Amino acid sequence: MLDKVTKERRIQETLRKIPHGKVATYGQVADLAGLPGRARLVGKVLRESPAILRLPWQRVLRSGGCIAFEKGTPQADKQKAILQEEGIVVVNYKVDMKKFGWQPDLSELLVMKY
DNA sequence: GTGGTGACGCGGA
DNA sequence: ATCCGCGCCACCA
Repeated sequence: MLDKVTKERRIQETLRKIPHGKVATYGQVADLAGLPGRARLVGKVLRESPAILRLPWQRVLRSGGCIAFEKGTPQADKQKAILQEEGIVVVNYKVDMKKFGWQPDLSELLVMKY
């Protein structure tokens, strides 16, 4: 079984690969990190990782493309603002995953050989 | 050990 | 749309 630190590392590594101008979902990150069904863990890691790591937390959305934070909260508005600065269209705290959803290609995934 | 709580996800009513 | 239950699992009371 993977230890806590390894799971955390895999998730952080996956997060780093989300390209500018694209977004991913918690579940997608978990899957790519080799941790299917562990979307909640992604949120936990994102919440606890030190800012110094510069993880693209703003590019992670719930399935369906909506911002995880409650509408109107400073965190949700901040995330919306950053995403828009990155060229992503955010309508009512939601993003069109068909247009902005990250779809990693084989080469990107192969580099992640754990 | 039991139960509640999450930056979650999905299906059903 | 909204509410609920369940799966998931680390943490804490």
